[in-house]
Amino acid sequence: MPRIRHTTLACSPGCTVEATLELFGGKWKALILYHLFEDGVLRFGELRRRLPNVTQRMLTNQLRELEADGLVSRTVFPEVPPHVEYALTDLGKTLKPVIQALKTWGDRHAHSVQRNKAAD
Amino acid sequence: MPRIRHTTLACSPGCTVEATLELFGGKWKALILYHLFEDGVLRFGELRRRLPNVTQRMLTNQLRELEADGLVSRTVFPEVPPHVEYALTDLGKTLKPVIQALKTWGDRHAHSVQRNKAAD
DNA sequence: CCTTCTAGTGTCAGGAATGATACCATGCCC
DNA sequence: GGGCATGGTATCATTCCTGACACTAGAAGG
Repeated sequence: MPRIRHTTLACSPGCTVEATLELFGGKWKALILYHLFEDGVLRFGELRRRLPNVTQRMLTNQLRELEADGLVSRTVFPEVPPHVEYALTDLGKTLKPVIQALKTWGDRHAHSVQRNKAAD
Repeated sequence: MPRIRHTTLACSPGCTVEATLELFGGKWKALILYHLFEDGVLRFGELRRRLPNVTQRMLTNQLRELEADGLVSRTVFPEVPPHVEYALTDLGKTLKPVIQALKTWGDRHAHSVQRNKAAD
């Protein structure tokens, strides 16, 4: 997913669909957002534990992109060892119904897709 | 987006979110689905005209994947010149609220993201 | 002095995703 | 015979994504 593609919105009428998708179409972004919806505030290490298989570098990357898009806030506590907290911004919170729609659909229809794949 | 990643659903609780996203996270899939929701049935060439910048190869690829996932049906009319129609399957139609949620969010919040990007 | 903890960063490499281009069949029209 | 139309394929090149791995700071604990 994800991948950053168009930079302009001046294309076809459904373009905002793509634009929205680019915000959390990255490999782990939807999952990051999902966990932030669930838990509210999470430290870097906590996120990492919730996303098995994600590398440190990828998690950092994705979080930075989410931050750049204004969906997630990053709060650094000047302590040692480091302490950084991630949370949804107000804008990020507005994505809740979208993520929820994705999850609802997945919970209800994932099995249908599994079946289709198996038919190959 | 598009990229196929996990094959198993036996991961974190929010995994169905990712699974759903993989279905239409491909570069043009959401847009394809969007236009099929709008217009019902579309021929290959009509789709191509609605998606400026998409190459023939990409469009074919994405359509084949959507078909393999059971979201889109492909009907070939044995004529010359060729005539192929694409439409949503019943499963594909159930994605409507999801795509709608993406579009609604985009229409409402795209400008906020534009502003954030500009701040770079 | 050595290790541990957290939250990173830098570099490199492999592979997948995407794009450009050229090509195909075939029936119709001139 | 030549060109057009439609819905593709095949091949190649490139760009982008992602992962593996190593490395850092700085305080605390032994």
